[in-house]
Amino acid sequence: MDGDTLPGTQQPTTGADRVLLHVDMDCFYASCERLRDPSLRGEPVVVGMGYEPGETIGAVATASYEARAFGVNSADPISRALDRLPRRAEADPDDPNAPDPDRTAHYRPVDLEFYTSVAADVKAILHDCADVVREVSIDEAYLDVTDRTSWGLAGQSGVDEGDPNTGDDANGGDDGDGDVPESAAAGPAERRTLAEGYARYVRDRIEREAGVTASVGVAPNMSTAKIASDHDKPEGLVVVPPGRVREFLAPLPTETVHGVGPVTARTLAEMGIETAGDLASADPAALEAELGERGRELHERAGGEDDREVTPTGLPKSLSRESSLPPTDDEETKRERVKALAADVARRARERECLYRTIGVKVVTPPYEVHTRARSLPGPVDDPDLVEAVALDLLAEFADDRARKLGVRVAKLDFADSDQATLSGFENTQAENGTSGDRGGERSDDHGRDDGRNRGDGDRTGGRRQRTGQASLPEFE
DNA sequence: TCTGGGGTCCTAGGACCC
DNA sequence: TCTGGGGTCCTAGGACCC
Repeated sequence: MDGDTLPGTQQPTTGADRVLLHVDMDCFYASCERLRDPSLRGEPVVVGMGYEPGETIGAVATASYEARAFGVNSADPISRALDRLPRRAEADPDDPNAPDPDRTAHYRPVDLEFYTSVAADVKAILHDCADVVREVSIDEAYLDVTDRTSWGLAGQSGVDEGDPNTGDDANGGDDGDGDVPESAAAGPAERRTLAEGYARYVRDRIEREAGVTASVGVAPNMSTAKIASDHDKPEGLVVVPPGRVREFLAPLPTETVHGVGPVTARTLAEMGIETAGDLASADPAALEAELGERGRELHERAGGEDDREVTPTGLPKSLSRESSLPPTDDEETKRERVKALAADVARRARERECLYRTIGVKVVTPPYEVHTRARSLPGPVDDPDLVEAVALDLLAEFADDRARKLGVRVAKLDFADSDQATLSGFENTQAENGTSGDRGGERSDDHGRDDGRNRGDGDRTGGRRQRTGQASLPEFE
């Protein structure tokens, strides 16, 4: 349904006429590999994480649509992907036992650095196209473009764009400098919205300037825009005007609603709720009884109600590293792995000039039981040795357990003006809070109350949180 | 489906305080 | 000695997302 604008009536309610875009890159990692190596175009491409060329371990991070046609999907083990789609390199026309080249794929390991550089090009375009951009992940973002376009119908003011009959307009309006695309073929008064034209402009700019394709959803709220972008991949453009939201959502399965995963979908199914429409018309109290507060939220989302504002991406809340290993109960092996992970997390935290107050480990035991342990410190620190020491200490509880995966995490991050001066022990460290060795007696707490509920923009409140420098923590050293 | 790595948010219970 | 209610912080686990 490319470009399928459902003409709707404007709603007077404030906020209901917002124009939000959700931009979702199409099999992004695979697209990046093709950008770098054009010979991969049109070929099945599988990008594996934890995968080394020639090996069979790891998981599928992204499969191109050609590979998906063979049943290879995200998160599949590489070994299974190889069963369905052997490596192209193994195709040998002279060997009758070799795989048919038409049933093979190109495998590549994840190269995050390269993908990040491509993503930076895309993000630059997005920021040029919108005042507020929330980057959700490397390949996904929300844009609030209410100030740049509207739900008004195109054509009435002579502003139109694209050929109504071909979803992918050939002309592309390559003047590239206006906010609103130029009229190309001002056809009959098609009932297209200006918002659609603007979304098309954003989508086409990404393809033209960054060399990778995206799907775009347009709607008056975030959750609907998100669903819309996924509705017609790849290279989709799905527009859901105000007033058409409920009817658009109604037939979709509950799992298309953001926040409904396999577990919740099953719970809902047991209640006889199969579609977003069912969910929207279900009794909110019953949903809350079954799912808690989330139940009400999902009910609203499914009904197309979502008044969340698009806010800029905030700072991270935690940093972690984890890695799988052949299941082992050898203590030294586990300790060595944890040390390496700890060093890596600490290094990343330092790179980002961020202090942390909680250090934790994760231990996954076969078959797949996840255990976490964490310890909070009296004050924020940047101390790799301490990360290692605490992580090893927390790991000790699992000394006798087999582990198939180990992780290290730091949280309660503190980016506050990171005056690294205090890290070198300058100034106000000990002296005034002479009780530095006393665990409970920390901080007279004149701040610490601020991290409350102002999500989204609350970080950075005030450059004046006086830091006491790193607390000294005798009990951990 | 036997499971990679990086995240977010929520819940529930316990400790502790007033 | 038993008993309230309200609040915060902490930890562990779970569901979910990309």
